[in-house]
Amino acid sequence: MAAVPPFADPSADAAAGAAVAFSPLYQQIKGLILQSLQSGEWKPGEAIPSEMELAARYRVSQGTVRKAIDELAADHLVVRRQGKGTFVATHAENHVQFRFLKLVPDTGAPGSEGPAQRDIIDCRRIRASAEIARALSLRSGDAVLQARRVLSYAGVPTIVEDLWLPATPFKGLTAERLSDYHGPMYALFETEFNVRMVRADEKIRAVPAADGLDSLLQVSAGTPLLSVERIAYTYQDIPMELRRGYYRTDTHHYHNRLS
Amino acid sequence: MAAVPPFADPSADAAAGAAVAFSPLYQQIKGLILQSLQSGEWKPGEAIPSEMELAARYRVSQGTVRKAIDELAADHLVVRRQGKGTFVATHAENHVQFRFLKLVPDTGAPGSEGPAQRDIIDCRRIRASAEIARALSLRSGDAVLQARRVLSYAGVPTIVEDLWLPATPFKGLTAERLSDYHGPMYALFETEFNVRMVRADEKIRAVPAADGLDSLLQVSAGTPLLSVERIAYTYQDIPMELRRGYYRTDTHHYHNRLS
DNA sequence: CAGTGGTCTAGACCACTGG
DNA sequence: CAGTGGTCTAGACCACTGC
Repeated sequence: MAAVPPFADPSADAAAGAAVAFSPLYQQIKGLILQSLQSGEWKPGEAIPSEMELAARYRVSQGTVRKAIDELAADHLVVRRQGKGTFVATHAENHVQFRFLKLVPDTGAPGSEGPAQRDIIDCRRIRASAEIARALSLRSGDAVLQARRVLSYAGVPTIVEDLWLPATPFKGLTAERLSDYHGPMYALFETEFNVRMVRADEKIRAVPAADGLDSLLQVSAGTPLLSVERIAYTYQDIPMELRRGYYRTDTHHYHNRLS
Repeated sequence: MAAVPPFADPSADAAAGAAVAFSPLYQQIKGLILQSLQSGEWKPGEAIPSEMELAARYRVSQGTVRKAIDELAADHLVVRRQGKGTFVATHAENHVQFRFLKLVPDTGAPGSEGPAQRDIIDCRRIRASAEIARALSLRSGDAVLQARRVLSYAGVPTIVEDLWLPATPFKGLTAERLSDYHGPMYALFETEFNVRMVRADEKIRAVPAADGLDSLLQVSAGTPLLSVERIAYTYQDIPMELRRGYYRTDTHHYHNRLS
């Protein structure tokens, strides 16, 4: 790998007098490491090369690599462990799950009820509606996988989730695969389909229980439920999942920290 | 200010064989800067001394001060502006408000509807119930200020908020002061009472509109509303506000980013 | 132009992990 | 013990702001 000049290529400057985008070296190194992460050169859970090795590879100082990795760690794309190395982040870790599941019991710590019981109700291949296509950056009519599942805590059905995935990257996903896998769904996506969810946006509303939701969640029709619509993104802000969750909030609540 | 040794005082080690807590120099510097922020040596909106000045004051290198300030900036306690200096963060800035108000219109950018209309319904001094006392780390019966307000967007009442504040630090707060002030409430707290909110925890539930909420929000009784219970903290994780909000989510939603 | 924060480097040393 | 990440320093230079 050749050395990267600390300044962006001025030839990219189109209009006369336009400001040349200044890109620090460590940002460029971050981009290069990001590429290797996306390409799968290093897989989730594995160690990436040491700071010294990367510094040699990119012909920069260790401090510059360090700052690049600092940012990747802040983005949760990578995890540092002193004395051991730097590892590609994975959803197959207990504490990571609660970054994406914010419903916690009113009493007791998150996850204190033990693992949820997961029941896959349905999983089928359909054609994307205009709305779903828009959310997933597809075209109407493109094939998508649709699934529904129920999460129960201590035997009480608490969450119903419908989710839609683009069919191409998730080719081969079935209700059986989902049911047989014990662990976070996003961990399965990593190992089986090489899709790593990096961030997500959620829109939260209060809605009355309708349709079949009341019976699935064992509440009376019209009971207020938390509606949580999520779009999850993989690298480069590519949307890879649309999820609509309905949460009972009589014994649980959605916890959020503002800072 | 004397130089701080890079290691914690071993005499603090009580039990034989107990691990001595290791505290990096930059963390200690961060703590010292934090003290100055709390004490009001530098006020919200003002510049703190330059990195070089702080390095001289604490007898450490600029790089160490830099790392300390980096963390303070990441915590949003301080804002860096290249070429100008480092400034104490304040809630009297537009983009900061949306860190603490996550209800956004379904269409259009956050705040695109213009500023909300704020109506103070009530503000009185009461004695803390056991529940409120617990949330604010007070004792039952301690004096607290209770207020209720309605926020309307485009003339539509959308949020009802009840809030409780410890009476001592907020001595002198009245409905008039709240009504007359145009700007974020937390900005008023900063300038008038020297209380700066640093972070908050929110518990979100779906509840039916009850009591007087239905009429205040102009919805029919039983309509699902988002219940948002917030405890806001000032420096050192001291709780300074309990707030219960009820949000209409027919044209707005609570937005959250998971990363 | 001086002063600020931002980047990059090189080197020394410390803390932690595992063989 | 060697190898990893973590801290600290000193110095050079760059980018941005305002006078």
